[in-house]
Amino acid sequence: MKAVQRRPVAVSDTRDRVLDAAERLVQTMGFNWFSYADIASELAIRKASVHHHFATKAELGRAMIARYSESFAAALDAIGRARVDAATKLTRYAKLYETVLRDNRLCLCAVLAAEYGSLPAPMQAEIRRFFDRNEHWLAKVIEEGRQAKTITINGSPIDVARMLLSSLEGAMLVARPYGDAKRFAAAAALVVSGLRTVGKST
Amino acid sequence: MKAVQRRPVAVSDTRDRVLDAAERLVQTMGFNWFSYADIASELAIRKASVHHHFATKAELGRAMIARYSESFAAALDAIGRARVDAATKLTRYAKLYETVLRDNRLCLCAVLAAEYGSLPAPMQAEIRRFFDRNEHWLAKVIEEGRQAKTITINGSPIDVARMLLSSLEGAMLVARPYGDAKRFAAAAALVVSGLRTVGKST
DNA sequence: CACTACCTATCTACTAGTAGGTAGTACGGC
DNA sequence: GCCGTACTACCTACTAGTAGATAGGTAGTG
Repeated sequence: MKAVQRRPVAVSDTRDRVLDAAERLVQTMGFNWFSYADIASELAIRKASVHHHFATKAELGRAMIARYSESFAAALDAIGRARVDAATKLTRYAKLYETVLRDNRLCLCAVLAAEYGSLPAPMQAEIRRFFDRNEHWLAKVIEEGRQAKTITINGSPIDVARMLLSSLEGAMLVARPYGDAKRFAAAAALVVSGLRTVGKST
Repeated sequence: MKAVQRRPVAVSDTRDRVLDAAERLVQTMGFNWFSYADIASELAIRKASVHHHFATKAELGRAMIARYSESFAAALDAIGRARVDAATKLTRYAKLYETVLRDNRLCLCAVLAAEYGSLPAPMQAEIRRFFDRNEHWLAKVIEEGRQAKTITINGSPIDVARMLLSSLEGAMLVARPYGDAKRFAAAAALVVSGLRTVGKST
């Protein structure tokens, strides 16, 4: 897949730690709030070292979303392969969000969608890609549940997928100011339970 | 209501125009992106004149949310007094959001909830107040519909109100990167139609 | 005279980004 | 085994520009 040009002279985990710090800062404060100095001081390195790994803030932002999107896709893949019914998969999907919120963070792409107009085009494209992948995965699970008759929908799978994704993103957004993950859990349960075929509902 | 202390020596609409500009900038770019210079240049005045009306950015932010919250409450009051059934009131409520989105803006408090951790305490308090008022109004309308049997809910009115509010906020958030108000309308219709008593659904 | 509205000029702190340097390491040639 | 080359990682020191905020002034008005 990727040709090794020369060889890796040294392996540093600093690059990943920069992305970790940036991710946490965006999820809690927003992309336009933090600076290279914040990341540098958190990692006890110099600003120039952060620039060594990510020349510009735009490139740091793009790489951060790409990594987040990949790791999220891996989690979706794991849920997708589990031998449980579609409604349970959706509940586990919601649980993925709840875990993030419990750390007082929001979905990375929810924060970035709020600041969307201020972001460089490459970051905007990565954000749409994240939402597209989630909608596609959700639509597949919903269609699977519709065929197994464990899920009853009132519209096309893609429309229901979009409704579900945006409802969960919104539930995180509104729950955080109250520092109360139960708020999210209650809203998520209401939305997911609305899809369960009557007679099988919790 | 408000005691006139001395008298208004001169009446300027600059203060309101500053709030208009700030509101638009937050809704499209976020609170941490814009500066006093952006507002000054947009109004063709000087930065110091903006500081004359709002000494600090924190105070500007607080006043901006308070005004937004008041004008939103007035709109809710108008919908609440209309002689239409509860489900129609909820549809009109969703329409309120759709109008904002069509201008490529987000709900002011949705953007600020995304940047929540970076905001001064007085702004944080105003944001929670906005959500509280919306939830309270929605719960009242939902309870009204439940009693008239035009709405069927699967939980307490306040939980359904929270679900509805956060679903609509999320639907705006996710729709904007696609510049497509139809995405919002479809998600909103799905959520609202899920509350209509079966047999009366659209 | 007190007040509002707005101005010029300036401050300090911080922003993203750059120039150019040092230390350490993997590898090919000898 | 040792040495030069190329590379990564990180550093100090700096730039130009912008952030929010302040001091102190002018013009107009009741």
